[in-house]
Amino acid sequence: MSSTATKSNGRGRPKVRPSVLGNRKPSARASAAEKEQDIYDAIVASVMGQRLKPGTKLPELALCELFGVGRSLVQKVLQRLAHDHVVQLRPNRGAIVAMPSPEEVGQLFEARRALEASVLPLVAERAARADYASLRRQLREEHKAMHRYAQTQWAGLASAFHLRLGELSGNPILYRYLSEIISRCSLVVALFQPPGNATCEHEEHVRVVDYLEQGNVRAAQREMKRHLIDLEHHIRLVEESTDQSLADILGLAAE
Amino acid sequence: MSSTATKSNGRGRPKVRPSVLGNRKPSARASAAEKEQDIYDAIVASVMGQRLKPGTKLPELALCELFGVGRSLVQKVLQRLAHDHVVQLRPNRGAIVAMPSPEEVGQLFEARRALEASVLPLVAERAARADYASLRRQLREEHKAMHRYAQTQWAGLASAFHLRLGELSGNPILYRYLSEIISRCSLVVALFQPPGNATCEHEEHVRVVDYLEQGNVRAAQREMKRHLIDLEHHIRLVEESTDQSLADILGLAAE
DNA sequence: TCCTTATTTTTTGTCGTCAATTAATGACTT
DNA sequence: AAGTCATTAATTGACGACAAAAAATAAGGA
Repeated sequence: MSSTATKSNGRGRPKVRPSVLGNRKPSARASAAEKEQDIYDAIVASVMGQRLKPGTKLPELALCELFGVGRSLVQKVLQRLAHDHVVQLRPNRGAIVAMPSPEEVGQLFEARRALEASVLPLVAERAARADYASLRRQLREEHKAMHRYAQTQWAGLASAFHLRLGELSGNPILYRYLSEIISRCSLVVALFQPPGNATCEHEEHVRVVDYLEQGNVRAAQREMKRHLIDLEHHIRLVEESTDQSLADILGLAAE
Repeated sequence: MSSTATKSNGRGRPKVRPSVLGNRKPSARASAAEKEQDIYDAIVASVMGQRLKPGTKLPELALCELFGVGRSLVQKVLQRLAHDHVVQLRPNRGAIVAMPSPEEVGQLFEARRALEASVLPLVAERAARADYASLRRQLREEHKAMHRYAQTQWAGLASAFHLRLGELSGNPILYRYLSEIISRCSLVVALFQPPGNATCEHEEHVRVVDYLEQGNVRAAQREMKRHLIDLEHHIRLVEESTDQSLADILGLAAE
């Protein structure tokens, strides 16, 4: 018999109360809506920062204690996360961090190519000189930042250009769809991204703006499409090169 | 003093317990998930059938009694309806049936044109002979049904063609976005549709399929775009011709 | 030794209850 | 008489509680 276990009959599921997830103080008191957003942001940030790996379970009670809120708020957040494909929600089995299959990744990038191409004509139709100037300014900032920051924080900056294009389309609906897709792509990139490699997308971005400003929409679409295909290929390479981590992932999922 | 009101001091908000909404028996016992879907479908059907007019309030308690479920289920349904833009959810003020502004309608149709155009190349790339045959069969059915049924039930059939195209694209993500947009468009059509007018879209649909099967994607896109612009114009005309109903709508919203 | 089974804990799904905000009227004031 | 204020109902927001399903292990059998 072990020394510490006092007569534990040992039948049934073992109690795992230690709650390995670090205990975070409930921070400053905030309104419920803000708390909800905080929880959402915290989970998204953890997934993006690879501290929550795909397949990890997210029990409601743990999140409740961790953030000091009731289950209704946690459920609402999980619902939203599921809608944004950050987590997967299985009936009666709870939420786990999403792990998109290679097939889904393909569909994701295909949809992204289609959407971004559809957005460009609207941009060309509506953007003014000042908008192009602001785009180019943003591209310069992005280029400078790329060398300065770690790519973890830089991940968001890379998408900013694409998001800005969606914004310039002047159509909020297409913009929201594009935001959703870009977020999911960023998540995929984050999942397969070994630290310290990031493609420089600067030149391709500049070319897209050039074509747009010249009024050559067709060329801009071609350039954008090629750029996105490049990005996908890059992900695929990384994905293949790290298939031993796939075992890790499965191991962790089984945990 | 009135005869029935026994000493009602009459101060404060009057009690309006009669619950004017007809009481529906809780029907057959179903699993919770099915009940949720039932509630969702019932509300969508009521909105589509113009029995729930824009601006109508949807109190949670009323829905609870009406369907015999707790508030959590109703809240989940309202959340979903809000996400699908069937209802509008205002903080602390409950849900009302959505009433899209003319501007939103414009953005909606613009987004739809963009999406449907993006889908066509994928369809042309992937559809096989059998798919085109099935499309044409569906078009014939649609044409026959158009003369037989009332347009209320026919509203769903009209969208079926477009949905099928989205399905044939082979991309579930684009298909879901297209479904969302088409649903919202159908809702707009339902809102502004006086009984007994429906455009015959048959010929235009056939032309799109013709072009697609010939491999002339560009022409198919042009045809589709024109078809959708026609549809939007038709809505606009109806909308203008019924602006006295706008007063009705506002009156009802103030109720 | 491996597979099946029984039991216990965990975890989710749903409901009812309480506090807080909003809406709607009558009463009061100018 | 019209506008403002106070009082009351209605309604949402959030929490905790109970029941049901799933998960995880030890015990028992082939």
